Amino acid sequence: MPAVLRVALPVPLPTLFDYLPPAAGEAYVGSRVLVPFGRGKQVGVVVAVDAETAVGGSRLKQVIRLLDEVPLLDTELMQTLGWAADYWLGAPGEAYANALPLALREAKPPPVLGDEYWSLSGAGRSAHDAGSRRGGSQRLLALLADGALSAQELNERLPGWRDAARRLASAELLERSERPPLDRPLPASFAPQLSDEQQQAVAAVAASLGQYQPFLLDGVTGSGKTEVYLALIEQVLAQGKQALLLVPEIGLAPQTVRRLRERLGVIVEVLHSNLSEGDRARAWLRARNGSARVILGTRSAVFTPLPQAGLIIVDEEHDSAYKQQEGFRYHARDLALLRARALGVPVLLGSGTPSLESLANAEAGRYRTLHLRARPGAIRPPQVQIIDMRAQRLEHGMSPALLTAIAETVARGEQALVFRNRRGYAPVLLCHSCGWHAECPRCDRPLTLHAGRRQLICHHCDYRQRMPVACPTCGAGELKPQGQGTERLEEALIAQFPQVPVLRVDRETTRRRDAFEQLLATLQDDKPAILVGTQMLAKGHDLPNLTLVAIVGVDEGLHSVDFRAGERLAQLVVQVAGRAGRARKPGRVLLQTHQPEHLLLRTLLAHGYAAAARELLAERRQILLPPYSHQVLLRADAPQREHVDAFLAAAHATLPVNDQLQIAGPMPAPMPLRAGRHRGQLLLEAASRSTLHGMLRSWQLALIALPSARRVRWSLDVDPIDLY
DNA sequence: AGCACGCCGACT
DNA sequence: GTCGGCGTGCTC
Repeated sequence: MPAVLRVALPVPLPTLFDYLPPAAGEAYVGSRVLVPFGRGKQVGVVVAVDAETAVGGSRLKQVIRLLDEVPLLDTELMQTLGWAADYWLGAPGEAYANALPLALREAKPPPVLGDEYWSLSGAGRSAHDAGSRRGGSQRLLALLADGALSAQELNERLPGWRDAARRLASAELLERSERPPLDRPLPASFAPQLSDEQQQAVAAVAASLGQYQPFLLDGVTGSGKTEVYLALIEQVLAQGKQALLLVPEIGLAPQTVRRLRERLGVIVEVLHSNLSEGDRARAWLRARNGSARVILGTRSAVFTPLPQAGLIIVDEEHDSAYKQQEGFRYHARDLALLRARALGVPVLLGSGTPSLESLANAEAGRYRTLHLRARPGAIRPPQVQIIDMRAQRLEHGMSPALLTAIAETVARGEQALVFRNRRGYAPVLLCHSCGWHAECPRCDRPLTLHAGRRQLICHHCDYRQRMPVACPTCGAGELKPQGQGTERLEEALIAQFPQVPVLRVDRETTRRRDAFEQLLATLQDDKPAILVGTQMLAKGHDLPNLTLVAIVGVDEGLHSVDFRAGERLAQLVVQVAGRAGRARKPGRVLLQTHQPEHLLLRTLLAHGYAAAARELLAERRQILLPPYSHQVLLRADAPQREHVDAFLAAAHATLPVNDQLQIAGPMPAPMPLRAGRHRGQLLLEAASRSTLHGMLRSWQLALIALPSARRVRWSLDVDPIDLY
């Protein structure tokens, strides 16, 4: 048997591939190689050298070329990726593909690490002086008129500048250049005085620097978590180490980057999926060579190399955006813990509404909990009050008490937020005369009426049709919208408060890149206004003049089939409520419901999130649901139901007999039909993780070999976070 | 996944 | 007579 290199290739196959070593150079674990694969070429990562191969000698091919003389991926990252691929049942090659920016998965020399600068050309200066351009181009010319700026600075000062830059560069008005990265420190601003609780939290984590220790930083919105992060990152930087800060979505990033940079006086590398591939690769490589000290990023940034790691922070750790929902289904929070352990650094999970998983870990003593209860600057926590909707005369879904509260708020010159987690005008369009309602032909679910666009839209598959004028079944012109979406609430509020600006914030109104930012900027003024919107309003963004939050109809979340619905509802209510009274004015929260006696709502409002979470956890423990059991979900879908059923039945039959293993199904998915595909699933549960994991790889291989698997689309999800 | 091979239906 | 549908098999 010849000694071979074992290589991970970016294909969704459960195997690694063996190659003969290249003619020149020595490959190491973590080096990239260019190899022949099928009839083409692929870039792969060496996972083992001097491996013994079981592949017949004549089938072995030779590595075409070695791409890295020094391994691109260090030992820690290689081990973590291997472990992660194994745990989440990913194809090994896909785990590596997720970790590397696209530009580093090509057989090209890596991008130059200099900073990208843009400046005006002679013609550009004339164009600026003449004022011949408009819009983004004009703003970009104006910004550069005072001298060259780096791409990073432009990202912060003119979001979406690249389109304008491309246009102006092709007209030779702009010039692009590379300069070596800035090494001198930027001016740093002074840290504010920390509260006692903040100081204690900082001291506790600081005492663990240099060793693995998970912390759960439990602090409500506005309690000052960010200042704790900043103080800790400051200490990490002072030790010459790197800090990685994960955030759930990049919408929050521009202001966070600015805040970090201003406070810490260092360049903050940003890593997220909206970045150009060149920028992504540059940021990744700077982290790799240690020149990036602070790295801020979303889910995939958890794969950033950290040769001088000092601290990992996961902000809003409960957020489901940390779980990748297709392909390699990893969880960035769990991976952050794993990396912190391998790197020997503390990991800080921050949230005002921690996940039940993290609370259970804290309870079991695996994490240390740090509390931030006070809201510095705020007078007192917002008052929460339930409005019983039963037997009320409703004005488009809003009770008189709620409308009165809004009227009082705007009369004081303050702002109100009306939260409704449903886009569109109405979730159902019903014929009053025959009972027909508009339904998606591909999902069997009601279509949502979007009155402004005169369309019926399926929120599950984006099927659209024109709004009918008469009932297609009985011909009557009696079509009545049932229920309220944000669009309808907006209309009702405009009618009710014609003198106050009403701003709707949802996917529809914030489609444009910077629309949301602009909208929020108008609210910084101390003028009265009413905001109507969905989830998007639940996060980030200080609105100092917002003093009333009205939550309209979250009842859907109270009787969902998903056992996590209660947890999600509690998190959402608390996060939305946290928007009120963030500055010096006291806030008020109204929760309108048909079920004022519901235990979860009552506990949540009377005793807060921690108490509600304790009750939810007790329930989970009693009926042995996660985190007190472990789940793996096999999902399948196909255009024909029989194919799904046949595959799941065969998959079930392939399972080993094991009385430690509970099997639910095969059963239809909560949405049995979606976008024209029939969906089913099989759920595996076990009290012990090792019981479950012991059989998963071999089961996966058995599934791949099933003939019925070829007629469906299927996936295995380890620790699924929703049962959809 | 991507890509070939291979065997049956409606068209220039 | 051919173009092309997607079932099947393979990638070191």
